[in-house]
Amino acid sequence: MHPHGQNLSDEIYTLLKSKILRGEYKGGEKIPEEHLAKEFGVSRTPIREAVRRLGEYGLVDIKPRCYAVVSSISEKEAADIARVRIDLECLAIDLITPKNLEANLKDLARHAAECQYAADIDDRAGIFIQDSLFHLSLVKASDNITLYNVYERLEIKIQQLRVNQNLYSPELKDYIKQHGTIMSLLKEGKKQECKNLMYEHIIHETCPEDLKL
Amino acid sequence: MHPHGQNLSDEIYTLLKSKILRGEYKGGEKIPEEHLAKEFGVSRTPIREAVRRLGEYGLVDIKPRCYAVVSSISEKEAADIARVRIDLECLAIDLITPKNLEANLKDLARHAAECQYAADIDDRAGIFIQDSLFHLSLVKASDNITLYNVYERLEIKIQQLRVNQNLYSPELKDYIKQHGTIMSLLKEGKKQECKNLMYEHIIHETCPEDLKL
DNA sequence: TTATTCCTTATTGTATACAATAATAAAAGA
DNA sequence: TCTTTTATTATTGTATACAATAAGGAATAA
Repeated sequence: MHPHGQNLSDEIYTLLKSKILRGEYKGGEKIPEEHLAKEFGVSRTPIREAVRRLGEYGLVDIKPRCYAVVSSISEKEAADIARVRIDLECLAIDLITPKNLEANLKDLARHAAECQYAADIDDRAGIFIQDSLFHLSLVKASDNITLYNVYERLEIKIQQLRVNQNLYSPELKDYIKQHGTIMSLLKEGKKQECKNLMYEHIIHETCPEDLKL
Repeated sequence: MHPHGQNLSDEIYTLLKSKILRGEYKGGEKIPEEHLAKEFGVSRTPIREAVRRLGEYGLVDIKPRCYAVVSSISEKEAADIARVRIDLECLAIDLITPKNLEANLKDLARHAAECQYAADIDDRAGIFIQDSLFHLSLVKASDNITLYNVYERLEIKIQQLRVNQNLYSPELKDYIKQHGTIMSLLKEGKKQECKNLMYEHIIHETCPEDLKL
């Protein structure tokens, strides 16, 4: 294994997380430490640390002294996640000052553009990645580190949701276009309008069709 | 060491957390694994797991390959925490249904009463503990597991804030009385009024006097 | 066949040893 | 004296060994 991080635990964590978020390990699947250790060619120690960290993020469920399984997301939990997500992003919109918007506009615009590009070439994984980065940048622009930390954790579950429930629809491309409108409304300081749009935007991005909030 | 949990890691985690939240280990203090291992009479392994978990909760800062220190909270971060807290609790108020309120009212009333009692006998630690439990119960009544998880994490930082900044004032006793009003407003379904009161309540509970949000 | 007990295996939990790195102190050079 | 280099120590990172527990299956009794 070629080390390109600071330590093995961090590497394994990143690797394992991406494997779960790509659906390579599926919900409910057992992931014994020994097995992963052999697969990644390291000892159980860094594996164990990575798995436990993923446990903190809710990506794996750890049954003490038994085993760890990749977590699943129920419909109810999916709706719960979407509801909290809306609230946090709306708080971010409220907190964004013109100055902080200015400082983050370049990032926002770049991710919006790259998300659009991914949609144009029908790169589904790319859409989700760039969309995530757009929304993370928006929250970052709030300049509230606690809000960012909280949102960052939630974002991981949102990614898992997207993979698990295969949240891709043809209409998604239309909703991606809303990123531009969101930026415009932010620039014009029309916060209430922006929040209303965000509500609609997130519902369509995050929720299974028939889900009611 | 008398084991009374499932495993040592969890025990050490709980113990270390409470020591930090009681101010026994102060912000900025180095906590070498070996040192803690001797203090608790166990090997480095469970210590290490506990410390890394506390790192995920933001109670310790881990400098890779160097050392871990108990984290400190800046004034800016304190304000950030309070702002997010207000938002999350107001979301909880919005989500509480009459049915779920009913199911959690006994807990709410009990913690409110015990908080009041702690104030009467001037038990400062008790006030904070029961107050925390009151607010956690309120969030739990929202029946949104994601909201609860997110809030639970934040709550740990709130406790740290209270210890670090010694957030105790004579007026606190007055604000504790608001718990009763909050419950009444919830029962009457006066959500907007309840949220307004919660805003004021949290500001006075969580913020250093001169802090502006 | 169905339940129950026992044994085997799989898996985690903890301690320990050693390597790698960073912090600290001491020594050398200017 | 002050800076730079070198050596020493403190601390983390990783591998490994073994104990403790849980899971699964085979043997036994009904």
